[in-house]
Amino acid sequence: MVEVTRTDRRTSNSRQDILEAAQRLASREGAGKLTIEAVAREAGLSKGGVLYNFPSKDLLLKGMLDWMIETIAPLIDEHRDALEGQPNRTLRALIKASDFKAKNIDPSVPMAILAVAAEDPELLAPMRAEMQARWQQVLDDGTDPELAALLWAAADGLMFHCMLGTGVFPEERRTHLLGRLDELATQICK
Amino acid sequence: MVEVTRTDRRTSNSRQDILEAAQRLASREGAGKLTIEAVAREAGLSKGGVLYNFPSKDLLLKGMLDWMIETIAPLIDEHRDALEGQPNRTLRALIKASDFKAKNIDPSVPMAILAVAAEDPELLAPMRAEMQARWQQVLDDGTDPELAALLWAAADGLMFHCMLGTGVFPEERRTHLLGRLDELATQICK
DNA sequence: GTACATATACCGTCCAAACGGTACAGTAAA
DNA sequence: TTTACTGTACCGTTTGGACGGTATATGTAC
Repeated sequence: MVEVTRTDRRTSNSRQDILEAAQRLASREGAGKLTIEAVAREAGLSKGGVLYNFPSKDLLLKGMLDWMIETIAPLIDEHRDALEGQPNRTLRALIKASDFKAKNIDPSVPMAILAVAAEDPELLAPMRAEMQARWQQVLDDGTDPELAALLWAAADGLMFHCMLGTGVFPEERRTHLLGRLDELATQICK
Repeated sequence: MVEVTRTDRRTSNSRQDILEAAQRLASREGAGKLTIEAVAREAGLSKGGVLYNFPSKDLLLKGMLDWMIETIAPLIDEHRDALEGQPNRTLRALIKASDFKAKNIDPSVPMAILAVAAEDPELLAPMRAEMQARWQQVLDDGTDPELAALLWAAADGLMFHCMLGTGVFPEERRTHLLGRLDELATQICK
């Protein structure tokens, strides 16, 4: 009797659909155009339907950010596990994980960051926490903290430029650039 | 005769005031809170006054972006000129110019990027053009294009994290990190 | 200098549309 | 019947923007 409802929620995955629709919309039209009605239209249901799953816009945005974290974190861990024993495994995992195309992840996923930042910058707190924890892992790998921070920043810079379409390199070559970044990360020594 | 008393109004450039108020607001409250009324309040005039100077919100945002470019471009050129004859002068100038604190430039200036992206990503076109032109200069300096792109991305990654407050390094050390980045840029060889 | 005309820079008010959110009736399945 | 959800109708507020008015500066003619 206790655990029944779980399966019901799984049968219809409206929550996922809504979150994905929101990402797509933010990525295509801009974070400012992300209204509840527009999300509903994009997800193929009514405004009431969206508000049933996410009782307020803030909760929808929080949901977007949480989902982004939950999507990316295991991806990072996976790469990190595969690099066990090798130097700078966490940093290298962060770099590898930011190549979304390689893992068939919607490239608009990290747009949640900009959408959330536009609505209320304080909602980014969970992401800050996640990044700090990850940074501790990077440090624990024993490396030059400054170089590591710079390489991480490079990966994120590429990601932001990819999101905004302001990159100076053609999009197709981002994977290759990340490969180069990975080489650098491998070579860092304390 | 006395022609100066009210001349303050004429002399004081409201356009600048409005643009600066908009940057401050976007930086403090988030890009989504950037409404014409709020900008007017922050700039100390009425909504009508803002709309007189910028006939539509899109034009205001375009104004913010243009002003950002006009503020930063000469700064880059200045650094670039100072590095004449040295390797990778353009890339190094880009890195140095992204340290706003050093030049007493309001750190909220690049928030225009996020504000514009939130309203309509296509408005970023002028920035894309500016960056492509700058990239050509970097290439003309004769360097490893991929490494150069990565170092530039690192500088921008630090900037974005600074804007969003999601950086993993304390803000005070950004200057130092940029110095380290400058060292790397100096060492790149073809 | 006075009178009048025009331009500039801005204010205050108003409005239709869009917004986030509520209320509730309905449905389909378990 | 309960649970999980959809869809419509609606409300109060906010939004971008239009518009007419106003104080001041400037130009021109007397």
